[in-house]
Formats: sequence, structure tokens, C-alpha cells
Amino acid sequence: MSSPLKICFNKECKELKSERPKKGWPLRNGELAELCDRCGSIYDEGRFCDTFHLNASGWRCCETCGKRVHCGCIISINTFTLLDAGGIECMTCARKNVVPLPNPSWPPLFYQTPLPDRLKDLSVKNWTQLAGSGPVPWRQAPSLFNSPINQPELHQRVPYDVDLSSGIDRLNVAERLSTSSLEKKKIEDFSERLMNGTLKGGSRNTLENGNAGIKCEEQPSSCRNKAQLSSSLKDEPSTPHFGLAVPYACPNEMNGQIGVSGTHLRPALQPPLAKQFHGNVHNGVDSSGEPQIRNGRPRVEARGRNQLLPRYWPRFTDQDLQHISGDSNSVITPLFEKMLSASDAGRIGRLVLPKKCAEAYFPPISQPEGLPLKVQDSKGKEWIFQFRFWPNNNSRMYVLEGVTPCIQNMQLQAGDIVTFSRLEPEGKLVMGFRKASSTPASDQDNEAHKTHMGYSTNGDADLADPSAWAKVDKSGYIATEAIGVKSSSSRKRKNTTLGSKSKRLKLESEDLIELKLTWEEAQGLLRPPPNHVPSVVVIEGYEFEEYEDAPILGKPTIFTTDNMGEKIQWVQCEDCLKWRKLPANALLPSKWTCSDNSGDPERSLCSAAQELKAEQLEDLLAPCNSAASKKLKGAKQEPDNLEALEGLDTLANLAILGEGEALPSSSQATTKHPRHRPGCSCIVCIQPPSGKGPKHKQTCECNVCLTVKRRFQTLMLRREKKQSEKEETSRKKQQPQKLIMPDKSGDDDPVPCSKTENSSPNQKKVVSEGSDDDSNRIKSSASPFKGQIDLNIQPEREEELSPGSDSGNVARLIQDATERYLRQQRLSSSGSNSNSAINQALLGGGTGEQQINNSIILDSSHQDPDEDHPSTLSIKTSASVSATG
DNA sequence: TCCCCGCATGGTC
DNA sequence: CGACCATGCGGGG
Repeated sequence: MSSPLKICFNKECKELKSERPKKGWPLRNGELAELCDRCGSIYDEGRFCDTFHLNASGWRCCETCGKRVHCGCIISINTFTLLDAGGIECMTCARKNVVPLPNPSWPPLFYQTPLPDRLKDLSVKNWTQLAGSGPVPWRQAPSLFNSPINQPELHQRVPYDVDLSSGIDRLNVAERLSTSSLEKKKIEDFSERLMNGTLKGGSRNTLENGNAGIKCEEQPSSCRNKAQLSSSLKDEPSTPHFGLAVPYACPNEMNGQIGVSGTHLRPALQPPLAKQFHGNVHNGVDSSGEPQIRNGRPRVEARGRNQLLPRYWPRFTDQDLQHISGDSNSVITPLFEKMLSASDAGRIGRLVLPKKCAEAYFPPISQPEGLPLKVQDSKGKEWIFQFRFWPNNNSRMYVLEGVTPCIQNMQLQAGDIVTFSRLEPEGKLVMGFRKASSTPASDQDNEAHKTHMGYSTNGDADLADPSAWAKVDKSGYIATEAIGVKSSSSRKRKNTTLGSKSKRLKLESEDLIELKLTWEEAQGLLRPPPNHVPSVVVIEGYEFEEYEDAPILGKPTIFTTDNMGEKIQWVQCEDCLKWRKLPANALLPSKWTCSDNSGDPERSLCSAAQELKAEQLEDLLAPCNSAASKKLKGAKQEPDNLEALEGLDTLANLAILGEGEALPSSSQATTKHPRHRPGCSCIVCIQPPSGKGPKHKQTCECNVCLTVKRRFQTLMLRREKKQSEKEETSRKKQQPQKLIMPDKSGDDDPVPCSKTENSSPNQKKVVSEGSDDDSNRIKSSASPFKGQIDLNIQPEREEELSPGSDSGNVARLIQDATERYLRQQRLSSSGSNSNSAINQALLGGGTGEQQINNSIILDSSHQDPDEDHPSTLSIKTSASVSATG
């Protein structure tokens, strides 16, 4: 709508518009009023009426609260509702009263119905008059608002006629609702911008300072049941609470970018909204049906969404929302989501935020340093990230810094999706996630739980620390990290262990070691502290025990029933590897040795014979291994090992906590970066989702592939070396563990799969065992591919991913594991023969854990989506597999 | 020397 | 062609 006139559409202004005039209210001709920067900014802030129409007619008082609302112009059309009985009601009150129908959004209508230019003029004047007139039957036209489609279009801006100071009240409730503090912040940004340019904005400053605190007093209380605005992000101290409801997310765009282009605002709207919305906004949470939500938030969001690229549209499901909101009355407003890039998930700890999203939903920041931002995860943990930006090409690149701990906690990897939403009443930012594998519909929360449940988050020693673990898992626990402080609890752990590189290490280590466990198995690794009675939580059909205090990670054992029908558990001595029988209720230390077998003096020494025969043990362990063996087999079958390898890294990234869901083809889509197209060989895209799209070819020489190959080779060499050593000492069966080169894997896989199925028990053991030394041993990450697996496990992973990253930790872990394994082997060979069988079984023959890992890795199977483990967690065990050593 | 921060670069849309 | 953003890179601590 480039109007011929170069002056601001606001008659009371008459300033020249910039080349890229700011967009104002919708005109009847379907265009938007073009405003000068100053007016545009004011409009964006919802203060237009307060600024220009203060003395105009049309100001009326809300019948309910008495607030002044300008009803005389189109600009404020959405800020009030006409009462059937006459008079008007501010949106806030209207919402309270449940009659949330906003004024008919004529704009939308008109929007689409072009009118003669002459009508443009009507916009202000006529409307003004209109407002002045009594109640209009607007309510009858509510549908407009409600319709998702329209919503987007509607401009929420209109609603804000509030001025920062007084006007706030007037903000549309809906708007407010919709707008979160974040948005408010945005507004602030605007203000900033404005300040720079035109605005007078004192208020803004305040806001930015964080004091802004302007909150809509009204909103919360009255308005919605659940859905209230989050008036403020209370999270951050720094975060100002704006009273202003930012119109919709758009302000940013409008503001910031607006100057540049006002166009996108409108245009984008439609399509997306409808889709996304329904799922999100209206989900159960809001089911309350508050119109508000619809009107307000949804819109806001909708708008925001509209303006956002589709890839950032939130796809929350109702369940997701509910989970996030929990039982609280809070309403969750989905804001946006983003697939984690390799760098986002990397150790750098920076999460690049889509610019528009950042500007629309996060507090406005004028300084590159940004603000600390509190974000709550779906479990209620609070994280503090530094929300900041970097100047970039005359623009800004927004990032959240210090996200590593959070990401790790959530066990997220590249390809996974993080979601941001706002908890309305509180205005808190909530960060959820979806594993790449998971379906959009999947419940985040559940996933989260699963994730957490299944494994300890860290593979690191950290995990070893029960308390740490507890922290992680405990919903109550708040892992508050100082923004600047990168060390989150998790990090600290790592740091302590690993040192400065901890971050990286952590990630890698975690990634490296993955075991897949079934939920039951996973839980089996957890033991309640003595005297603690767990509460059982059922998540997605799986029962988990929840303890007030952190669960104790116990040595993995095998539970069974003895001849007498009594429940018992078998545990393997760390030293001699013999299996000992213990009461089912025995609580074992992570490192259990025969000497701990006080209950059975006869077998409290390693020298004592093993009660269990090898075959029996095998039978015992078999079940555990089956999954692994399957995987291995699958891997072997995989023709293109290389591909598998290549994909491994990616897969690893994708690894998800064991969600049962299959990732299949559908998941693939999610795993890919929206921007990437089939054939893209980026880290994210390489994932081999069921072999769809062209992935890296064997001949591919991209960085990723080269890196993978290189690492793989390195690893192989290392292993071979060790193996050779080991072979000498121990009786080795066949070729040493060939590391699972992808290629090789196909053939003879080192892994003893063939027979090993049974042996696989190792994995289990390993998992549990890892506890001691390997901090990492357990990594619980769910792989997107449930069944698949473990590509993550690839040994390569050690070195894994980013070339830049140092895989040292991983390598270490692996080495450790290898060493242990070797030790075991030696022990077994030299020591009691009885054990040897077991060991072999466990270890899968001479090759031992490595093989397992390798095999797993090989599993290109991941490509097959989820085949088997619907419910299995893919726990990545650290190298520790052989752990016992 | 290593790591991190901030900026720059380049690919993609 | 410009904007966006993922990643790389260099300098400083």
C-alpha cells in the first residue's frame, strides 16, 4: 500500500514517511496505514490513541472497571468490546466476563475486501465516530476473532491503545494475554528503536532497565482463568514486565524491521495460523475456551507466527501444552520452536535464536550484552540464559548463551527441537523440546520425563553423583545458572571432572556412550535410597518410580526368581566378574564386589566359585542382549556401512531418550533443518533417516564425512592396538574387535552377535557398571529412532562430530572402557574359567564391549526407524560397557 | 596454551 | 539482492 502521499497517514502528524513507512492499522482497502517512523512506533506500542487521540472524542469508560478506553477509532478497535446493553468494556473485563468477543475485527474483513481509497480516510475519523457511538453489535461478529485464520490477520496492534503509563490498562486483554512479557520486551525494543528514532519513550527506558515493570495489573487477576497474560516474565529480574501487551509478536518486526519492511507483517499471516494453532493454543489447557486465549494469545502468537517463518512455528500439541503448564492454571502460549543446529547443541553453549522470534517474544534488548533470561523447562526447572545479540550485517543475531547445561539436561542434540512458550499468567518463558524422533504431537513433557527417567542425563561421573542426578531429575530442582556463569550444575560437574573443556566433553561423552535400555531396565538401574518409598508415576504406559530424594544409581543387576520362588538378583563382582546371588531388595553400591556379599559368607570372596553356571547366566542375560543383538544384526545387514557411519554422528545427535516412538520417515522430516533440502549433507541432514534422501556418499569428502572417517580410523587404530595387546594376554577368539568400521561391520562383525545375543547382557551390565569409573557410562539419550539405535554408540563418536570439538573425552572414555574390558578379559582368562564363559557371553567374545559398541554403531539400522524399541530407551552407555573391569 | 567471546563469513532462503 | 543464520575464525584473557 504505498500510498502516493509521502506524508504520514496520521493526519495529526504529517511528517514525512520514510521510504519504508511503518505499517499502521488496516485500512478498508486492505492496506495498512503507512505511518512515519514515529507514529508507526507509537502505533506499534499501542499508544497511538493516547498520543494522538487523547483529546478526541470517543473515550469511554469500561462499564466494569471504569478504565478509559478510546473507542473512537479504528486503532483501538480491539481494545474494547461493545456491550449488548450499551457501553463498552475493556477487553480485560470482557474476558473476565467470558464474553470475550472483541470488537468485530472489521479490519480483517476489510482487510480482505479492498475498498476505494477514499475509504481510507474513514479509518481514523469514521471509526472514531463509530466508537463514540453506542454499543455496536460487534459481539455478534466475534467469529472473526476466533477464527484462527483471521486472527493472524487481525492486527493486534490495534488493540493497544494504551499508553505505557496509563494506557496499559487499556491494552486489550487479549492482547495482553497473548503477549507475554517477552513480547512486552519486544515492545520495549520497539521503544528502544523508537527512542532512537522518534519515540518519546521514557517509559521504554524504564522498561528496558528492567523496571519497567509496567504490568497490567488487571490482566492477571481478572482476566482469565487460566489464560492470562503472562504479564511479565517474572523470571528475570531484569526482564521488565511490560504492561503493554505487545500487540502480537510482531512488534518487533514491526519495529525493528518495520522500518525496513512493513510488508511481511500482514502477508504472512494466514496460512500458518490455522494449522498451527489449533493444536497449540487451544489445547486442553485453554480448553477453557477462553476466548481470550483465542483472541488474545492465539492471535498474538498467531501473528507472531505469521510473521515467523513456518519453520519456527510452534507445533505443540495440546498435551505438550498441558504438560508444560502442568496442573497449574497457567496457560501456555506457544511461541516458537527451533530445531537445534549442530552449533546450538554444541558445547559452545549458544543457541541462535531466530531473529524474529527473539524480537517478538523475548525482551527487547538494546545492548549486545543483553539480559539474563529465566526460562523454565517443562519440568519446572529454571534456567537462566543470557539473551543477547551480536551485530551482524547491520542486523542482529540473537543468541541464548549458557544453554549447554539445559540442553544437556534435556539430552538434546542437533536435530532436536526446542520449543519456547510462555506461561501466561506468570509470563514465564517455558522451554520444551521434542526429540527429533518424536512426533510433533508427542508430548514433550512425557518425553522429557522419559528422557530423564530413563537415564541419567549425564554419562559423566556427574551422574555418579546421586545428588547431582537427583537434581537433574527432580522437578523441583532448579538448575539455575547464572547466565554469565556457564557452569551450570551439570557443567560444573563436568568441569570438575573434565576441566575447562568440560562442556564439550560432557556432550560428547554423553553422546558417546549410549545404551539402550528398556524403561524397565532403566528403572532397574535406579534404586531408591533405603527406607524410601517411591511413588509410581506412569508415563506413557511405563511405570516409573519417583523418589523424593535422588534415586541411587545402583549396580546393575539381573532380577529373577530362584527355585524357591523368591525374588533375587544377580550381581557381578567388579573384581572377579563372578555373579553372585543377592536378595532382590539388596541395595548395591555402584561397585560391587564379592566382599560386599555379606549375606552369603561362602561367596564373599572372589575365590569362591560362582553359583551360576555360564549357561544359566547366559540365559539370564540373554533377554537383555536381544535388543542389542538385533541392533547389531541390523547393522551388519546394513549394506552401506559407510553411510551408516556417516550418519552416525548425526544419529548420535539425534539420539533421543528412548522414546518409544519411531522416528521413521516422518521423523526424518523433523530432523532436518527446515532449510535443508534433501541431499543436504550438513550435519543435521546427514542423518540417515531411513535412507531417505541422498546422504553422504562414501566418497563424500565433506567435513563431516572426513571427520567421521578420520575419527573412525583413529578409533580403530586405537582399538586394534589395545586389542592386539589384549589378545596376547587373553584368548582372543577372532579378529580383534574390529572397530566397527561401517564397512567392515557389514561382514564379520566383530561383535559376537551371532552368539552374542545372549552375551549382550553385557550391555546391561555395562550400563550399570559404568557407574563407577565411567562417569559417562550411562548416557541416556533417547534416540530418535527407537529401535534403531545406537548409531550414537559408535565408537567414533568418541571423536565424533565437529572436527573442532575435541573428542578427547570420549576417546578417553572409550579407552577406559577398553582397558577395563581388557582387564576383564585377562582376569577371565587367567582367573576363574567359570567366569570366562560369562565374560565372553557378556563381552561377546573376546571383542568385548567394543564390539558391542561398534556393532551398535554400525547399526545403520537407525535408518530404520524405530523398529524395535518402542519402549526402549536408548541409553548410551559409555564405553564402560565392559566396565566391570 | 587454551578457551571463550565477539565478529565475520558464507550458504540458504 | 537482502536478510537470516549456522558456523568459522581470530583476538584477548
